[in-house]
Amino acid sequence: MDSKTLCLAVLLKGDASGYEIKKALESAPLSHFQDTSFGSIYPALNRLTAHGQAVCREEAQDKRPDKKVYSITQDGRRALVEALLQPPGPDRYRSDFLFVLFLAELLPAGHLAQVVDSRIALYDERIAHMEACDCAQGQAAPDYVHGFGLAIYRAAADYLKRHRDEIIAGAAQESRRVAE
Amino acid sequence: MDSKTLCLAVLLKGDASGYEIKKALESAPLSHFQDTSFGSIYPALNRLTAHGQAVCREEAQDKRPDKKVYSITQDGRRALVEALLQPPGPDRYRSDFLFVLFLAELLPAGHLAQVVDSRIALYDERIAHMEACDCAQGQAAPDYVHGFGLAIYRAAADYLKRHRDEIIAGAAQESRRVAE
DNA sequence: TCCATCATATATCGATGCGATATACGCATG
DNA sequence: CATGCGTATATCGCATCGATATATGATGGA
Repeated sequence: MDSKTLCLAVLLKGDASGYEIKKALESAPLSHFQDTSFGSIYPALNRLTAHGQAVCREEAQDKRPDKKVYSITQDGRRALVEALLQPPGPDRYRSDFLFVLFLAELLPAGHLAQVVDSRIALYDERIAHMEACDCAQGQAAPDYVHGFGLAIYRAAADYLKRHRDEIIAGAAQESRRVAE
Repeated sequence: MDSKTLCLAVLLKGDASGYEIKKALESAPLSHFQDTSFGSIYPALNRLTAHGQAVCREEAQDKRPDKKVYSITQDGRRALVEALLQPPGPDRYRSDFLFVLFLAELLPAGHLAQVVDSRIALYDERIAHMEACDCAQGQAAPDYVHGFGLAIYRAAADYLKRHRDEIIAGAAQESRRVAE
């Protein structure tokens, strides 16, 4: 989803500065499926302001840079709903890890095992974090986003664990074949 | 993974033009986890050529634009392996669908049901396509990438199907609450 | 105590990437 | 006989990513 819409979604829940929007996007269950950087947020807020979809007021702070606090406008609410009504494009799963796995035969012996094991650890860590996170407040929509994320990570971790040994053995065999 | 590395990976399996590289990236099991456009591939090939990681020869064709066929060089092979040895960053799952689900309460009644059902259909279609695809030639690395993708899509479809009714009922209830 | 690092807060820069578009021709389908 | 699709190249504008600059207070370890 584009940065403007992401910002509007955060502002809908309450006024916020660019910095606070970034934090909000990092903490929500949504953080696993959407992401932005300051390099996207600040220009997006400017565009939003220019188009009347948000307004900005500056709050002076003691010994800190001024805080620019943004609020969503009625026009912004309209734009957000309009964006939500567009048929969402397909999910996109980007994985450099799987690219490495795909070309495993090019790697020195042992390297793949280390990469696979690190990845399993990474998935497990993510899962533990999500299970610990106390996001289930009822039957609201955010809980399902959270549940979806958990289901995906568990499937990924499970698949890798079930095939770990074969993958590593297969790559070792393949490396020998290529070397000949 | 950056476009240059993606191009090198394709060129490793054989010489190819920009157009053929695009097709190769679309057809491999990898296509679900990596993706590029012409707007990335052609500049990447130019950079590759400039840095001596690929060479280009022009092939005249009858009644067609000339074909620029690229080959990987020894330097290119080195660069590819070097890229593969970098610790891969975390997977990134981008989903506009989950963003819509997250903000379900803003949608008109009935819209969410339609979006969820479309998404289930989309996942099922992808799964059917991947199951039909005759990618399993043995125990090679690409098979595991294929298997990983299938596992993820199955988990996604399964989660959505199991929670479909709750999600839709919950959103309807939430909409009423917000409307009050 | 001092130095490093982190958290708060804004913002920009260059490189990269995405999606649409332009050009050009043959072939098939309706 | 026209419309669109497949082959083939390439570029344009805009969005985005990751790093960096600037400034200050708080925290914490050597």
